[in-house]
Formats: sequence, structure tokens, C-alpha cells
Amino acid sequence: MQIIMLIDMDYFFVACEELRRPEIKDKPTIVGSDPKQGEGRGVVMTCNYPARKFGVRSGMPISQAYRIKSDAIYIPMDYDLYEKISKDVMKVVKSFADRFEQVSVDEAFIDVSKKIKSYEDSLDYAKRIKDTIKEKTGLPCTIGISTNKLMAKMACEAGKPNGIRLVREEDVKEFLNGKELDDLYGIGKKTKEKLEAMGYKTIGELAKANTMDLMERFGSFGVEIQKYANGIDESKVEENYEVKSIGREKTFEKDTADRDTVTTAIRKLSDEVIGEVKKAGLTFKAVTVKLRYGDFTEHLKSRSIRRSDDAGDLASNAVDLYLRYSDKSRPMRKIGVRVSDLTKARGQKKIGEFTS
DNA sequence: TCTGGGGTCCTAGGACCC
DNA sequence: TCTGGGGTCCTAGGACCC
Repeated sequence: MQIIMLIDMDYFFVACEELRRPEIKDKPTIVGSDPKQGEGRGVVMTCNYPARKFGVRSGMPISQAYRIKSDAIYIPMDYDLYEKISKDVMKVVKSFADRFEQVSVDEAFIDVSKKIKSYEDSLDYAKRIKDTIKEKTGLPCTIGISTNKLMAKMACEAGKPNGIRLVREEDVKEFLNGKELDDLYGIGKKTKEKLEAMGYKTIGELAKANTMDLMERFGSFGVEIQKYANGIDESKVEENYEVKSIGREKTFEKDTADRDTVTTAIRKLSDEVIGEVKKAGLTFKAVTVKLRYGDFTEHLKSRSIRRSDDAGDLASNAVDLYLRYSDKSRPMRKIGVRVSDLTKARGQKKIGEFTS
């Protein structure tokens, strides 16, 4: 029997802020971009449950949050802090795992099939993990337990906040049956719309759908999501995950058609990307520039270059892609720089050389 | 309502080679 | 003049997730 858990930190960024500012606890608090009296351009990254009570949600435009709750506490992102705390959390989680896979700053899968022999034991074990995280970091989390990664994830969603939720193999069908299509991992807005147009309204209906119809409409992705709808996921908890790309992007405070403003931004982003590349001891071979115009249309321009880890190589290629392929008559909203096709730099792997 | 920034994976066409 | 099959690399874009 396979037992997989997903450990997901509750309202992580706000919870981190609460550690150093205990007085904000129980007050509506929002971590995200500056609301600027309702004129701000970003979104809500995380908010705590007191803020959610008023209808604030993560991902919501910060201007909208401000309209709902202008007297909430607004805090800018402090990613260094969250990363530092995340390391402490992950260390604990890893110590309980046979296999460990971090999926984001505040989430990790563990395979505990060798350590745990029954579902009953898994509940006690999850409680120990939860208590240890709380003891070592002071932070709450939710743990989903099931037979594979997909179902551990779904169980975790159902267990939030501050909970432990087990979905036994024999209960998977019933657990999924009446849920909305976009509750299923992998199904977003677009796929939901297409499935609804085909007449499917719930995960249970998708599970029983005609596979050939799905195949025709979605190709192999159709077969994949039907497996998901049946609670089937054969992917493993992957221990040694390698990063595939590194990028930085920036939304301008106001849309701009000014070349110098954009090229200056590209150079700055390039420097930041190179900082990450060197820290990780990597080299890159592909450069991509992302251009988003004021009307939200988005274009990617990329090219392969001689393998490099050099700031000048990145900046010159990124600027050139922008100058060559962008429409200068349209104001730009956002610019991004990304490198991919990454490989470990050779012969310079002294421990700590690149770490700050 | 007015939409961030970090990523991943998949598809598909064209170039090019054998 | 009409024409294969396979493979890899490159580039662009779409959808999704946290």
C-alpha cells in the first residue's frame, strides 16, 4: 500500500509576518503589492482568515481588496524571510519522509509507505509532523493523506485550514464524485469551459465520460484528466528535482512605450537572473524575453546562444530580442527575462562558492 | 474587477540531417 | 517531376499551478 502526504502551510506569507509582528494576529492582514489607496497594480499574494471573512482572496487584484477592506493591514512581500522560514519547515518535513518532494515554497509531498503500515497509523504520524512543525517554527499547516499525490493534494484542500484529512483508497470515488470540474488538479478555467460545453458538469461525470470523445477534443490530455477524475495518478514523489528555467519579470507602474525605460528594466532583470544563475552554479543556452502590452496580449521571443553564465551575454541578447521584435508603437505593461536549457557549470563546484 | 511573479509541461510547425 | 520516414533542434504559444 502506498501512503502519500501533502503538507501545505496555511496562509504562509501572512503566517510568517505574524511571527515577527504578533499584534497583527486575528486582524485582517494582506501580503501583496502596495494598494496605493486603491490605485495599485498588483494582486493579493496571501491573506489570513480574518481577511477572507470579508471576501478577500489570494490572486485578487489588490485594488479590489482595497475596495472591500481598505483598513486591513497591508504588508509588502519579503521573499527572503519566507524562504528562510520555508527551509526550517522543509527540514522538519523531510525528517519524516521516505521520499520528499518540495513543490513550492510552502508545500511538499512525502512518501511514507515504508514508515506507515495502515491508514490509522498515518493519522497519528501526520499529527506528529504537524505538531513538530508548529513546535519548531510556530506555523500552522494542513496535511492531506491518501494513496497518491493527486489524492493527497485533493484531501489537503478539503482539510484546510489547520487540519489533517485522510481519504482512503476505497473512499476516493465518493470523495471526488460531486466536486466541481475545476476542483480537480490540472483543470483550470479554459478546460472547465470546454468540458461544460461537452455537457460534463462534475468530476463524477468526467470520470464516466466517453474516453474517445475526450481523446478527440483534448488528445492525450483528455485521457490524463479522466484518470485524474477517477483518482488515478501514477506519478512518483520525485526526490532530486532540477530547476528548468530561471526568470524575472516586472510590471511597470504605468504602461510605457519608451525604449530607454524598457531597456533599462531589461538590464536590471538580466542582472537579477544572472545572480540566481551563479548562485545555483548553472549555465544557460536559451534566452527568452516576455513582452506584455497594455491590452494584455503577450508574446515570447527567444533564441539559443553559445552556452554562458555571463550578465553581458544575457542583457545584450535580451535587449536585442526586445528591439528587434517588439511593437514600439504599443505601450508595454510588463517585461520579463528568462533563461533556460540549464546545465551545471563544470569544474567550479567548490562548496559555497556561489552561495551568498 | 481588472488582472503579479515565479514556474512547469505540452503541442506544433519548420529547418535540417540522414 | 514528385517524392519516404525518422530524428533532433529551435521557436512560439497555450494552459495550468502556487
